[in-house]
Amino acid sequence: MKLPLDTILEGDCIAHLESLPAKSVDLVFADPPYNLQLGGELLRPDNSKVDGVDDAWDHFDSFREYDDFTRRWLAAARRVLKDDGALWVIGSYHNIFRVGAALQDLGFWMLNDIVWRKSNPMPNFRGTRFTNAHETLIWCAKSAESRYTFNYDAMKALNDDLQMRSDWTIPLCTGSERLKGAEGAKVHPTQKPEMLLFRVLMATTKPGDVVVDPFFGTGTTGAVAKKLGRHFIGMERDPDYIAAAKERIAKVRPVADLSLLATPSKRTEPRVPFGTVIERGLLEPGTVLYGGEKAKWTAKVRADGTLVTADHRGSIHKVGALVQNAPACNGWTFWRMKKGDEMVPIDSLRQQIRAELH
Amino acid sequence: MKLPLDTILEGDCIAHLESLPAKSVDLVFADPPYNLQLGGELLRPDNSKVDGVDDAWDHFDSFREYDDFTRRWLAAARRVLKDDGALWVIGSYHNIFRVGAALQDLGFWMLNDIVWRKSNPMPNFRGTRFTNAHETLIWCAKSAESRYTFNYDAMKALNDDLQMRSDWTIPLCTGSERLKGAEGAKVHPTQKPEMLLFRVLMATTKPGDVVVDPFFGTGTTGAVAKKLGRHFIGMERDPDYIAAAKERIAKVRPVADLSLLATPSKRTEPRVPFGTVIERGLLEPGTVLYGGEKAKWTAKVRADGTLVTADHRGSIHKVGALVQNAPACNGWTFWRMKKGDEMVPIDSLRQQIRAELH
DNA sequence: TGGGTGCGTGAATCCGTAA
DNA sequence: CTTACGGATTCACGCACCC
Repeated sequence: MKLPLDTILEGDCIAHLESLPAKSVDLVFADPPYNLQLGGELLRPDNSKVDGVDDAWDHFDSFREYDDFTRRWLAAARRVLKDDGALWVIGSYHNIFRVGAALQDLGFWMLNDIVWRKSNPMPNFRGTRFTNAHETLIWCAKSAESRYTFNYDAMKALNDDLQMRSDWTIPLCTGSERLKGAEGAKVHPTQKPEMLLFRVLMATTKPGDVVVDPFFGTGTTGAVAKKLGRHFIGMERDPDYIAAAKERIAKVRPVADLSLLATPSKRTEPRVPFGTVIERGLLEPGTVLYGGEKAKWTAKVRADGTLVTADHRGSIHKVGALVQNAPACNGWTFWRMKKGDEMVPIDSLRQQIRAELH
Repeated sequence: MKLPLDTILEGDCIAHLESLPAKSVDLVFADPPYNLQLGGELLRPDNSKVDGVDDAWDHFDSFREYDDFTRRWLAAARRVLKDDGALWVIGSYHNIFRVGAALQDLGFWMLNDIVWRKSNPMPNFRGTRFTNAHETLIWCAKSAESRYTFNYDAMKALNDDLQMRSDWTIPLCTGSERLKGAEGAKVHPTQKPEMLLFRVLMATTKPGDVVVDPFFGTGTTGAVAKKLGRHFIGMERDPDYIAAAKERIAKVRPVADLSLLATPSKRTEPRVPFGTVIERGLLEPGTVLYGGEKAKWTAKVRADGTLVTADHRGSIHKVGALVQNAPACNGWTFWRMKKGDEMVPIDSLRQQIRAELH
């Protein structure tokens, strides 16, 4: 049987996977429903409404139901993979642990878990948790014996000649890349950035390989596959998504020169919050800092990285400005600490941390 | 029964957990073993860890054994947690997916998965995978109904007044912090950096809280707990680790001034009803308040602490929301009063009353 | 054309307490 | 148990618009 290359199969992915010949494809990339279990509506501080994912396809009645669904599509995906093939799944804390456990139970062999570190995530509007600023991908081979594809040198080249790490900083899919329908509404609630698929396909497929995406959505996998000279087979239930994906992929021109896809890092100096100095134990809470000529002002360091004086509390910059009655202040150079008989600016601690971050 | 505070219990953690009273502790921090080995023994990973696979390996049986172990200690930990308590687990892709699924099955409620992004990870020497540059922590409440502790303001302060994200860049435990034995050998193969525990305990416990660490190792949790004015209960099977931990913790000096440990938050400040402002005579009934840009709306203060406009009557919050046609409104910041030529938010009156309450 | 400002928005398990 | 209500809560970008 010939594979339906570079096409989108409409309908349930499990049936379609079962219709493909066994051991016939090189890679599976899957972005399954996350089972978010959202509550009511959520408002921003400005009272605007957050457009959450409330689509029916993301709703499951129980973990058991989600597990059943997961194991069924994973088993079907494993069957169509070549023995040396591999699979990627993306998810969030709502579902990724269940997916990961299922992978292991089915005999997949984990190679890496990858953190997609979002440079511009949505904040936590109620101040109830840490900002949920990442998603997790799992990369696994069909089995522990698979001789999987990993383009080590391409990854190193993409990363300024340093080994590519397991955490990838990539922006959300926004702006002109984001598919919009009538009245500017997003076509798909969870469209992934092409940069993410670039990296996945560049790292773990060869030109001409066949990539199956069982939850094709609006076709990011297909668009990037075409661009990179890989074949795709998409599976998707929603005809509207399929239509948008077809139109999108038709516009894609394969790139001749793959080196154009390198994304050199910005090489910006890492921001070091003053709190890190405390957390690292370079200053103890309670330490006294001195500011101004002849140590005119003093302040005490708190465990949360703020300073206190008799009258003020806040960041090193804010308190520095307040005691001087100045509009602004660079706390790193204003405040000094005792070091033996000397007074040393606390900026030396930031230098030390930056050195460790390299 | 009195809790064995600030001590280390030698032996298996499951037995010790079962010996503690139910619903008695505030937090569990766990760094469980994750290396699966034939023969049923669960060992910590060390530097000689082999990547290869034993062909006789039976995935399902081994995973099941690990799952059994995991569910037993998690269930025991859940029993000793207060209903509003929480639990942290740290792991890598070898085990964290199984742990995460078990957590959800046992009724824990996930709050965040946190990525410990290592600034100085060990490179992948063979160039076969992405550099494994992170570990994953899961923070979860005992149940979805738990009113868990999250010191939002302290986290924001630690991060230069930006919300703390779910990815934390922290160096490995090296240098003088790393416990060394005879001939400079590492005492423990996977000693965690104190900075990691600092953030965990600062974020999710209050001073005086009781923290249980069932896999205490060389006592990073205990050392940071003591420093931050929290109580710990450690559990550990290896007497050598216990000895090293005791020596280490004995040297730790707690932060003396408790006021340096807690970050004041608006949520914990005493509630001041607007009526108190009237009762105290800080505003006369009949005073006109102004809301919105350029004082778009006006309202009159009534003697009972409500406001009236032409169309509405109610609390400062309710009327503020009604005139704006908004779902909610903070009347303290929305409404302003005339003070000379200036317009001052009525929140200044609340500040005044709160100051007098001290 | 160019810089500055303002607005919209993204896979979100997003309140706590008293009556 | 539910209901009511006080009042606390946002970061990084892309784009439109304006002078």
